[in-house]
Amino acid sequence: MALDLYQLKAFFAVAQTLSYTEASRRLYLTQSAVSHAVAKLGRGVKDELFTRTGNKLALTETGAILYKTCEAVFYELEKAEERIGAVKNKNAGTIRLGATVEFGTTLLVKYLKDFIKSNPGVHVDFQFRHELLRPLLKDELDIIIDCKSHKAEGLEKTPLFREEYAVIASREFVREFRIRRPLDLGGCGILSMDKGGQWWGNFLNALPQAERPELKNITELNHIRAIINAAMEGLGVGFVPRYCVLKELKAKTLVNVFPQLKLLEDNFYVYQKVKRAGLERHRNLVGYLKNIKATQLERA
Amino acid sequence: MALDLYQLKAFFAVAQTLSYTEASRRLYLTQSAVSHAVAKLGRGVKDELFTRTGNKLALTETGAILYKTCEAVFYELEKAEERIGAVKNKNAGTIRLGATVEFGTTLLVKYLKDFIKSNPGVHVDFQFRHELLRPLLKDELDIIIDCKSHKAEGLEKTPLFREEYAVIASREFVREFRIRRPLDLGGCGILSMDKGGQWWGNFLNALPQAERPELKNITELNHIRAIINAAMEGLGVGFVPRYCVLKELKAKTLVNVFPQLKLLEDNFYVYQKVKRAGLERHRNLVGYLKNIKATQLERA
DNA sequence: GAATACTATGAATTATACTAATATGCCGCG
DNA sequence: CGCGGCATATTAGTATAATTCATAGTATTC
Repeated sequence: MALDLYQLKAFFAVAQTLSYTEASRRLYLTQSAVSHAVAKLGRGVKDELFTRTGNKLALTETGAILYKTCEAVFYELEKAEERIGAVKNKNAGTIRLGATVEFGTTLLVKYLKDFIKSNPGVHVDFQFRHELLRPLLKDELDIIIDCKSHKAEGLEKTPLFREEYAVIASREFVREFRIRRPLDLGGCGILSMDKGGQWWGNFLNALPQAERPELKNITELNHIRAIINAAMEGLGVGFVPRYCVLKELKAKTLVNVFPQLKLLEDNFYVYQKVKRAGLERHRNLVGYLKNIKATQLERA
Repeated sequence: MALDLYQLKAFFAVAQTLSYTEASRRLYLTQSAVSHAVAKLGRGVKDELFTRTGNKLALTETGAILYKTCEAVFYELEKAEERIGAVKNKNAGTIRLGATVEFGTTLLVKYLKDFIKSNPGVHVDFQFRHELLRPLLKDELDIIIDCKSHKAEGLEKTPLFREEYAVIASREFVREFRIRRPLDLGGCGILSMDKGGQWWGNFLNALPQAERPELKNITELNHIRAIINAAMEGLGVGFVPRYCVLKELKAKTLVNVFPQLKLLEDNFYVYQKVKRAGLERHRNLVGYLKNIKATQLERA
């Protein structure tokens, strides 16, 4: 039978992407090469590896066995490369780190400076997107930082810190509209990610029924940064994660409208595949991330 | 870095045998090919894999890391091949089974007939030698059956059954020399594996001090079968594992000289490497062997 | 039904694994 | 010391396999 590593690599990429073309891109090969390799592997085990219904690929039973084997084998090889690299203090591997756009672009890159400095062998690539779970499951990302609570087979979930939300506006705006209590929001401009009210719902639910304002004049902006900038321009009040506006609050270009109010708190989590959690660079990074405290974030 | 399977195979064989020439034999390649492969692997990881003091090879730190990786990777690949073979009910792998010469040639081959029949995909190769542990550790054997109690790192030890010893001789011999009690052995021919008395020591130690004969006329034969045949020819009394002479005792060509005596009992054990114990064919075979009972052996 | 996207196949090309022949180095032996 | 025997490294040539290019086949979409 004599399983071949090149063929398994090709097969694995196809199995992950369920596409020969996509797999070939990932492997920096031609589609033809991938097709040849998988075909040869199939001849080797004397069985089909994929079934196709229409043009959708799916693994056969034999294919599923090989998939699990690939996971294990490539994991072992990666661990070896990592350890060998560590011995020589370089080339200890790459981490493709995913995070939400806002958190990633503002705080994460700054906060990780120390980690990157103290792990010179480890290379970190960043991908800031809104969809993180699927790329992780498809092995396009190694580790993701997300504030959504996912549950998926074979996923390791490590809680990080709580994110607090804040109602923000420019000082002038607060003065002009005399905003003192939540109920005052009924009469002024509201900046929101959505028109429906889901976004501010999190804020409203934290209030007693009697104190909930009816939000009328809602402006939709599909990006947190846009909301912040709009708020600074005096276009309305926004409801955003506090870590996004730490600088602005400090510089007084924005104010925390209800500083005394205990608002919604969401948790940030780190996710990675259990089957790859043993990699040293993964353990190191997650360990480092776990030490992030809200206070440290504010200093950043 | 890109670890290559061909290179790892070559490296692994060299690491196991600590010899390029021996490794090349095992891989059915030329010594040159193995040298090339290992050299290339070394270039790949940018480090030496072996140190040589005089002409003795030893693993470097990096080599040791790769060795462990090889164990894991090839184990995974073997499991995959086994499972894929099992799906199609054939080619489920090979077991190189080692056992002591006497036990192997007489009982084991017969007893395993059923196992081989009911596991048509599994191919069993036999190696009957006196030295079993070292070949197992060097991966020249997969499973061994031995009556010695070994202790080695990473070895799984499964007790099988107890072997009983018996003092045997031809009926005519017993009559001629009037052998009734152990003390009577002082005056007749003794067949032994060694001249020193180690062999019969096991028998003597089972007796009270006063009943121990002084063995004088010892004939050395370096093979159990030779002792049995000599005993049948009336050349003396032998001291052999009972399972070796079950047929002869039944056919009355030999008699159990002291049937009432409780003699030394040794245990038979199955050994295999822990790191390979997860193979299905291994589990199946060991499970089968564990069901061997002394009574079944006698029927055989 | 034409256009598009994806996959399979065959021949040509390129890369590389393997061998044969040979050189080098290490050990033991007189 | 010098020699033969043994094990490993090196070099150059060959054989094998991997990759590509060009192309044909097969769904899917509009």
